[in-house]
Amino acid sequence: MMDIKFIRENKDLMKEVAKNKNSKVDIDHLLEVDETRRNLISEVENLKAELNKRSKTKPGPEEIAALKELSGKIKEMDAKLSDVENEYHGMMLLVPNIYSADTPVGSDDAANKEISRHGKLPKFKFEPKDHITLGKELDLIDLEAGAKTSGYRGYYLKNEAVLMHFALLWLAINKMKKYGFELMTTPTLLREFALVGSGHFPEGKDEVYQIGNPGRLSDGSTKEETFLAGTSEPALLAYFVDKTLEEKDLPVKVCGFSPCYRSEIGSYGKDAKGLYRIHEFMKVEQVVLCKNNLEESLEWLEKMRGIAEEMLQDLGLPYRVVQLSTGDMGTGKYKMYDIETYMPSMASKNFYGETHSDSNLTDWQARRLNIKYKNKDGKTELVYTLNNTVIATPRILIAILENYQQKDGSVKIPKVLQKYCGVKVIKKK
RNA sequence: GGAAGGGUGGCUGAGUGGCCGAAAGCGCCGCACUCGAAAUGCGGUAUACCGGAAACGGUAUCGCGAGUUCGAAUCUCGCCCCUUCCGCCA
Repeated sequence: MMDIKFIRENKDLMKEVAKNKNSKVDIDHLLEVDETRRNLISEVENLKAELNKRSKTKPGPEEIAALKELSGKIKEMDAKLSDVENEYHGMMLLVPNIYSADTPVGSDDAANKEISRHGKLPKFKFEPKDHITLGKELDLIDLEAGAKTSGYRGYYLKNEAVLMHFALLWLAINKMKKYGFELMTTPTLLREFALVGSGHFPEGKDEVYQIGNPGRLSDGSTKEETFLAGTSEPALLAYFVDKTLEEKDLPVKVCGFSPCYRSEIGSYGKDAKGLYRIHEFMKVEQVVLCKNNLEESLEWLEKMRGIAEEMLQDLGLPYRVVQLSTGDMGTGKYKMYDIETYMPSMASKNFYGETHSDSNLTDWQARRLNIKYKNKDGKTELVYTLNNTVIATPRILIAILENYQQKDGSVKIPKVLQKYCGVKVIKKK
């Protein structure tokens, strides 16, 4: 969420930001609603002040009649104000964050800017296979059985794929511990506020599975609905909701480990085959809360990117770093990188597939979640929040299988994973 | 799943319709006393929003939301959460 004062004072900028971020929000209209809202607040509060004053002590019968009328008027105006507030808050949730000066402006991923490439691409002296074929031949992935049991985009991992799946998570968790992050497993079932707070709602609501019974139960009661998290980021942030931290405790560095669920509604037919786009996976995620300081937050964006890059370097996987454009980066983001890992089968995507996503949200999430800290002068400020993937699996297995395949149809296991797996090469059974 | 009890400021805890944004104690901050400290005494100690240059004024907040009432921490309803007992269970 943006500061309404900032929006008022930077109307033209915000209109440009909204346009470049493909936002539907109408800044002019928002400011009109804001003005109506403030006028109504003044009026209602004046009436309430009068009512409070006259109700301090027991009024007589004729005074009660007068106050009844006043009270009725307040109720009427409160209802009107409540409508206006709802519209206002609904719009405020949609107002995008401003973006950094070096963010490429554009309406889609074609405008994204490649920052760098790393690692040597494998040179195959044979016709390389894709991960689906390798997975089948080496009895590592069963997509048919997955679809049969779970539906479209279901999968089973088997044998060494399972070992690598968990080895990757272990590697990631140990690395984050080494970097001083506090480790957490996070809830996967989330209340709505956590997803509104992270910015996944309201815009991304279709992407999230809803659980529970939001309708009426047989006994007439209702039950609060919950949602299946698509990442541990919302839960990691919600851990700090309504907290006021001390400046000395910043930065807060937390690392979440959780299953992730994504409905992928709206992407039918996209990346339809294999493990690239699936409904459930595992992820280790890094989140940092730092001071209300742009330079510092940008440094953290780079540091977190460095950790993710180190994961890929450890794994010996070639990758590239892309800076996302205004139209592709998401409403709340100030600056964002994707790391894309080389996957020979991803010819349609220039052979690179997104495996990590590194974002600086400045205070946009903190304002939604009311996460603050007391600075040295005793003043409370909103924290800045950042997040990045450490590892998401099994998607990364695509890169491993495809990059590490051998002429004889076997697949080598990356050296760093071998000690976790207890196996060096995956051969045909 | 059944039964009962509860949720009040940083903490403990009083308050069952107006004098309550809320007693008292603890903690914290300032001052006094002291060579200094402890003890003691005095004073201060929530957040958000609206208005204001500011001083300050107003409104809201006693788990959350709705309702009754001229007036709600207090009464009613829904939701959330916690505790205890029973049942079931990885």
